[in-house]
Amino acid sequence: MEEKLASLFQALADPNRLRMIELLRKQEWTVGMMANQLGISQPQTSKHLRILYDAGLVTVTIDANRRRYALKSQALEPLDAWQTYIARETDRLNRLESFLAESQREENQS
Amino acid sequence: MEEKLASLFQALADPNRLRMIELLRKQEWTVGMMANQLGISQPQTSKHLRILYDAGLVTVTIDANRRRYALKSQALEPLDAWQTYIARETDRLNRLESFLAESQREENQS
DNA sequence: TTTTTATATTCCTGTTTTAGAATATTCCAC
DNA sequence: GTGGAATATTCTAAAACAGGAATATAAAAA
Repeated sequence: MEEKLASLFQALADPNRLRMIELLRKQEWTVGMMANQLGISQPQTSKHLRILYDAGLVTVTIDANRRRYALKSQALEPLDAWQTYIARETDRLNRLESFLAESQREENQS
Repeated sequence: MEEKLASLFQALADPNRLRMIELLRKQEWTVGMMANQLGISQPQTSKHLRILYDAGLVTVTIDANRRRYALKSQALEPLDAWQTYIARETDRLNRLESFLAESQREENQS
């Protein structure tokens, strides 16, 4: 169950791959363009893109000699849903705690 | 710059740690309680909690013999901000693409 | 058809990560 | 103080991972 989400996080747990995603945010990129832009080797770029692809984060369009990579932003949705799920209850608890601490303080004053 | 975010993702890139965070969503837990609940060893539990602690995701309260761990949900905020940042422009692009595809289709029909 | 360009894959090596086992530390109960 | 409970740390072996170099593949250009 959490395995799926963990592997999504795993795919994102690398600075080069995060930079790639930021580049892909605005437009499609070929492997060579990205390698050049990021200052890393072509094989490294291909390998990282492969990891993003396996995680379902990018799509690839074969265009003759080249591959155009594009971001699949819906792939980030589970991440958002999880974060919301976690934060909701926790924030409630934190507000409760603050409230109790405040009550305690007032009680001590009186 | 992306290093910080990458290491946050790294901390989340493990099923056991995700389960821990889900448990912490509702209440504080001691190490032993968590180990028991998750069916993993005490040392493993301590080590994973250490990783979450180093990532700033949990707080620890020393309580005599025990440590009570609690979630710091604000620590997930950078993740949310990033996701929003990435998705915003990309969705705009996707809508643009859909629009262009649609126009193309209409053009072909006429 | 030979050469060049773009990309992917494989192989190797050093590093990181994980789990288990053993050990250390600290506090509590007696 | 001795023994036991709760937790953290260290050590070790196995698996996963990142980067570099070399190679493979397929399409384009000449």
